[in-house]
Amino acid sequence: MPLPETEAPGRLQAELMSRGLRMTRQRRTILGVVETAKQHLDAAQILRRARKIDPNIDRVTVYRTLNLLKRHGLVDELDLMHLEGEKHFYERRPQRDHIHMACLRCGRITEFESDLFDRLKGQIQRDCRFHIVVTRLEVGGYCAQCRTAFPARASV
Amino acid sequence: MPLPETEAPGRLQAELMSRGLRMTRQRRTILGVVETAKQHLDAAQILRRARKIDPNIDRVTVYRTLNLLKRHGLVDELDLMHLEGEKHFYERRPQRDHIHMACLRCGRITEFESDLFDRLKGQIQRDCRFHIVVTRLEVGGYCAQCRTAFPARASV
DNA sequence: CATTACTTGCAACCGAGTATCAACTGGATT
DNA sequence: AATCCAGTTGATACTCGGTTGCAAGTAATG
Repeated sequence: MPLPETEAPGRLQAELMSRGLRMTRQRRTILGVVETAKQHLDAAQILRRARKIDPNIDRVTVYRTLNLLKRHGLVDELDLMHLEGEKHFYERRPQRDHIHMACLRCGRITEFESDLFDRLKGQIQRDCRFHIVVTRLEVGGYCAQCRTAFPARASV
Repeated sequence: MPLPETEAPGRLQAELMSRGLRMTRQRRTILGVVETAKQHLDAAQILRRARKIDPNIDRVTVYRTLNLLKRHGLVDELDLMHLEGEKHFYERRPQRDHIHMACLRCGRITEFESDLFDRLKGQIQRDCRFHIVVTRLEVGGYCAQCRTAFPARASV
């Protein structure tokens, strides 16, 4: 199996261990799943993938591990505009925050980095004297493909 | 009872009726609650307030009416960083989008309008050819008061 | 005021996430 | 390598926000 092109596997594991956290078989499995995911996964999907590796893993353990990662700022939790129910999605926190755009028609999620976004965060910290820990910018609307395919829809 | 200073009451009602929607006693009550709210309310709070006016209103009707308002773009749904569970909060959609900042210590919600935010949305529409319908920018961190009161906390 | 499509209230349901607690185990200590 | 124990796990039951199905009720139209 080819390694993910973005980063060496085991970074999340290394990060947690460097913080003195116990590395169990289950955690290693779940971290591996999160680390190698190519799309945004919800807790149920993470559980399913983890069980392919370790069939006895419980969903409670998945939730607990995700909370652990959240508390340590190693994953970001996304709503993706609640396009399909109330579930949450997870992704490894990137170096640079990005925006998630969710198409209300086709459901496609697009990511976008922007200098303006970085500057906006700077402005918030400065003008509001607010120390930012985490941000979540989600946009709902119609993507380029759906706008051309269904032009009427784009103006709704 | 003094009228809310921000806007004439009944605007939501008028908006819905102009779209040909049936105006029931229950809807009028719920719209009134949403319209005159000074803070962000969740569905349960809206139900409680609506029941003070019409004690037989059912929570299902509240959820249905909120969905109606959402579909018509008349209210925005907020997570407020899930500081206290998974509930959603609602506010009348303002003319100009704003940012919600949630303090992870004291729970205070602060709103912030920004020219940079408006420009960022313009950039998204232009560069991504994405037609924006709704945006949600939420920021978690530590507010000015908590930073001065608990300086150690601000660097966590 | 008769009609009818839309809306409501009730009850049952659903699914994501959490609490509890006995059994288990990573990893530090010897 | 055997011991120890605080931290972790899995099973179960639970909470809670929100939805569905359906019979009864009602707003708006003529």
